[in-house]
Amino acid sequence: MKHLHQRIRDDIEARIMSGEWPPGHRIPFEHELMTEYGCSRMTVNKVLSTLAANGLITRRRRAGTVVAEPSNQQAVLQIQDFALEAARAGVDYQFKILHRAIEPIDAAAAQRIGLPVGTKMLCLSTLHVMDDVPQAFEQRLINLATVPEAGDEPFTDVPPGTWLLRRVPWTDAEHIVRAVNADATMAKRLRIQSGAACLVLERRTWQAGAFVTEARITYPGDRHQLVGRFSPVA
Amino acid sequence: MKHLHQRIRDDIEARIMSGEWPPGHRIPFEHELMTEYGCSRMTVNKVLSTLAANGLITRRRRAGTVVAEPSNQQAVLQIQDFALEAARAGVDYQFKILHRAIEPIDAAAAQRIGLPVGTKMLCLSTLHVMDDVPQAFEQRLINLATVPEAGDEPFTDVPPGTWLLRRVPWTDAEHIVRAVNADATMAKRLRIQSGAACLVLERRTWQAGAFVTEARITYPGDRHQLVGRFSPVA
DNA sequence: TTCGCGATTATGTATAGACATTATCGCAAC
DNA sequence: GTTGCGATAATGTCTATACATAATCGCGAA
Repeated sequence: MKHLHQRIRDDIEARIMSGEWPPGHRIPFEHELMTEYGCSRMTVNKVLSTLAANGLITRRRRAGTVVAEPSNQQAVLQIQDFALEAARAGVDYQFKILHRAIEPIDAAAAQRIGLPVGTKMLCLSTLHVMDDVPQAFEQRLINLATVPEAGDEPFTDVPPGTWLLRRVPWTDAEHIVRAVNADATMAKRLRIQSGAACLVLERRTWQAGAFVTEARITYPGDRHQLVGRFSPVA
Repeated sequence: MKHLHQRIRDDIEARIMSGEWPPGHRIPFEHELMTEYGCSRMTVNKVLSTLAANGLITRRRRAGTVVAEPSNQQAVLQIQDFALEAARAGVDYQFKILHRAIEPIDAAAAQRIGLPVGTKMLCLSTLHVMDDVPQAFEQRLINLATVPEAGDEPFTDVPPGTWLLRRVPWTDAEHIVRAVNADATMAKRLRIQSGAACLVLERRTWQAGAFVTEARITYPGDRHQLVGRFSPVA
């Protein structure tokens, strides 16, 4: 049995992300949650305070607690969960697996991720679509040595990025952001002009030194931008 | 009198920021802080948990609490010091001020930075060159109300970004990264093909709520990428 | 010396209760 | 109807205590 704190938190987050509790929805009062989960108010309070600090909910004395409006400012490197963003923005989200194979990696990939040439990886190509408009094309390698259960996962309901994030907490990550001109194939996939500027985000993650996954996500430059807001202190 | 929670937090943050407690320094145990501030352990615990969640400190059972190594997202965004990069790579670095003026901001800029239309700003356009190859074009606004001494600075030896970083420590920053196709003017400046993909990094910084500067830096997409490596807050 | 294991200790989680703070609601007076 | 104000209800902060968990320390045995 998990800790109660985590269970309550997961519960509430799930309800918000699934859209069951849309932005503006009033969350049960602390004393209600306290009864529902059979715990003290301090425990509920701490969970809600944490969620509020993370910007997922808004709390006001006497008025109660409501699901926060989706902020347009997300941390640069946390956004890749399209399903979540879409649910909160209230648009339709779909993804299509265009290609799936288990293949040995080539020399270039081996170099990038620091593993021997020929190591077997699950290779996936995914297209992310919101309201019938392609939003991103994702090429992903998953290390079956680190995440063997990925081989049996059909990825029909949950996109690979989200699935991995839930399953394997990473300890180190490397990001590369660059701009490229779309070639004919990419232009067709993303339904943009050939040659249009695209933002490419490459992300490699490790767990305790073991390579987990590499994702190369291509966004249409005119449809996407990465936004981040930082405070060095507080 | 402030709340104890805030007071303890401010105290600890101040000691960390001032360098009195450098990274790796062991923070007093909860029971010590509890005595020092005359409060219960729960209060101290909540403060430390919050600071840990923000990545300022690292906590381990039995071992205690230490000031965290600075390893945050800044990596991604700190690469803008060309002079330093050039020195490390052993290449020649130069920059040219192409344009300099004190002008009132237009409506679009006012909207972006949240100041009234017509506020006077120092506007600079700079070209960064390495080994005679243009590496980036920078458009910058500097708020003379916050940094009046910028008006008298010739920026002959030190580029504006570096100068500001040394002079005005920022407390909040906002970043936007996107990809655009170079127009004819930009192509000529950066000596690239018209239409080539460029990476645009926009960065706005504030100091204690007061707007400091906005920089829009355009890199040739094939010559530059932003790289970051980091570990999560745990 | 080195290894293993138990004691110790600092943090992690949770409880029940108390009082503070602040919007909001509803009633009463205008 | 509108205004003012007190009662009410929700979150904010804090205490004192308890037990769980995990990592380190130190001691004794191989």
